[in-house]
Amino acid sequence: MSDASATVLDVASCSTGKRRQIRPKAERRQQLIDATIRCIAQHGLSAVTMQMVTREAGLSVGIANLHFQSKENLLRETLRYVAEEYHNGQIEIMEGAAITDLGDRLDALLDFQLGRGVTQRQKMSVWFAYYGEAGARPVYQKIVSTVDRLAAQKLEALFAAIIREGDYQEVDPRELATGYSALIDGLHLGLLVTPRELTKRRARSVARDFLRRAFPKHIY
Amino acid sequence: MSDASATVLDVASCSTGKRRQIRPKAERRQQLIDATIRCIAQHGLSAVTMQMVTREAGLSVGIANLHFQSKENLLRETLRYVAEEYHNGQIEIMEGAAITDLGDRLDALLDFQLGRGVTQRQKMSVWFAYYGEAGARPVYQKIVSTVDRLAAQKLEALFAAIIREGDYQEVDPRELATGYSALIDGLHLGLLVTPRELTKRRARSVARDFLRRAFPKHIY
DNA sequence: AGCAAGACTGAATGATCATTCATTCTTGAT
DNA sequence: ATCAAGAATGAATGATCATTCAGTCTTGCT
Repeated sequence: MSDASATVLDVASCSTGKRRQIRPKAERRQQLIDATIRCIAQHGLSAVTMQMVTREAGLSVGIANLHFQSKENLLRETLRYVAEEYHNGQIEIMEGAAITDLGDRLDALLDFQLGRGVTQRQKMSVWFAYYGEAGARPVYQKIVSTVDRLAAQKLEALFAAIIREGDYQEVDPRELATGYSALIDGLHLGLLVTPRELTKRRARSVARDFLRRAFPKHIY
Repeated sequence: MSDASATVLDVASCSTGKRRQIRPKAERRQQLIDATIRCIAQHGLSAVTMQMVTREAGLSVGIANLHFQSKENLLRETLRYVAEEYHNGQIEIMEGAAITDLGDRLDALLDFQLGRGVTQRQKMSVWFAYYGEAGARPVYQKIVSTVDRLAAQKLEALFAAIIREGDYQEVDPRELATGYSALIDGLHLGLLVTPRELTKRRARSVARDFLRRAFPKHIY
């Protein structure tokens, strides 16, 4: 840690030649949130400091409190950002008019959930770092569950439509949606904690198996 | 925080009347690990302090370093304890000679995984607190994956035996075991983060559905 | 060009924390 | 009863951290 702090400001100042930059509020906020994500992924939520985040962003220590008032608030907004990014992505796929075939829609959803964007270690680390604290912090629980609820409803609706279309017997859309969501969460966890034993390819295959057993006429 | 520290030593000293207790090493270690679990569950891993843990255990600050050398080490041993407790429980069920029917064995496993002992908020909180840090801490990854591997193998073997017995076609035991484990992890997560939307009863039902779809002759 | 608004900086502050260790206390052997 | 071994204590230490704020710099307006 200490040896790295000697060559600090190079990233941000090299290109601009050390000149102080003034940027719009929204841009600075996003810059700090991005830096926070990288710091959490690399060092873990419990090791993140304000000095670390602002250095990562190439800014001074004071700026974080200027834009976020407190560390607490920066962390909260970072969680909100990651949670919304993930859930907006899902909802876009489930609501989007571009895909009409229900099987294709399911495929697209799975691709998104276990594809490049989401399963980047960075995002997963942040995701589970907050889950880990959620048991003790109602604020985090609320952010996640608020954002989660809509996605869960959309998924249930999609499953219900598929069940109707395929005339599948004895399949409860709500129950199945809960199971599928839990499966995806569990696979993300496996990818994060035991990457040696679970590859991305295998995770996709496992999730696809789950869907195929439920909706054999729609998958494959 | 500051107002609580005024009335501190009452819990430990009331019963014994303030007398200093000398106890065997193993007992003190366990006492501290138990206190650590409670502290993580209540305050979150990132908020746990040595003062907090030793106060919760009704002991002085110095004692933690006497028995564990460092906070780092105490946290590591706490994770090891929780991980081993969970996985030993699973393995006992999968290896135990008490149950001969494979369907019953599967039932017992599910009961253990989503039953009282494991899904206590305390244990789940600790579990995911460490998962959250695992992305940044290879030590935690190693502890979990070492302990996990054996349980995964046993589960795969159990599934393989069931597939043989039921003559199920087109079911890969390894793939299914990965899926089932991920599903259970995901359900634990749901129970922790969104307890309002996922009850223990529903979690069991979802897991049972998964198994029934794969092994219809063995479940129900 | 000159100026006001406010974005940005980073040394300074005070609080909190892990760790240490001189001291006190308990136990069991003699 | 006495004592040595070592378990337990908690005030003290030094390090680290979030937050502050007096001062600097940039920008856009006049």
